[in-house]
Amino acid sequence: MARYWLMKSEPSDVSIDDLAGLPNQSIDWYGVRNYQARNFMRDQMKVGDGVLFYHSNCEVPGIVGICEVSTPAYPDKFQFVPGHKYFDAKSTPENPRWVNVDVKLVRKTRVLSLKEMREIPELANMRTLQKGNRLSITPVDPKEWAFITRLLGA
DNA sequence: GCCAACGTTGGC
DNA sequence: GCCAACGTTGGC
Repeated sequence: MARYWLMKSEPSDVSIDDLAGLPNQSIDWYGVRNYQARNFMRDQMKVGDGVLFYHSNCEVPGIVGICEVSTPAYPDKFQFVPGHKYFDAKSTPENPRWVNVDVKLVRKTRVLSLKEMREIPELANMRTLQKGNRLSITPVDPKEWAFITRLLGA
C-alpha cells in the first residue's frame, strides 16, 4: 500500500523548476538533519510513494508539484564531506547517521498556496498545517492526497 | 528582520 | 534524567 508525503524544500536551494530542469527530473533529497524526518525516509518510504513538493521559507509558500519516491533510502553523501554545510563529524560510512531517498518529478502544478490550504476545510487536519509544525517531511492522509491531486487537476 | 515553536546539546 | 541555553525552521 503506497503512502503519501509532503516534502518541503526552500526554492532558493532546490525549486520545482530546478527539479524539472535536471536530466532525469530526479534529485537526491539531501540535507535532512532531523531524526523524525529521517525515520520517515528510512523506515516508511517505498519506491512509488506519492510526494507533494512544497516550497517553504519563500514569498508564496505552498505545494508546487507532484512527485514520487524513486529510490529506497541510502546514506546522504554530504554527511561525509568535511566543511560542507551538511557535514556530520559523528557519522561514519560504516555507521551513517543520515539517509535520503531520491524524488522524481511527476508533474508541476499550479501553486496551491499555504494561504489557500488553510481555507480548505478538507485539509484542516493536515499535519503540516498544525500549529508549530516544522517537520520538513510529513505523512499525508490518502483522503488529503486524493483531494489535493484532484484539485490540482490529476 | 522578527519571533514563536520546536529540537538538540551539555552541564549537573 | 532534568532543564537552561542555544540553534533552526519557516511564516509573516
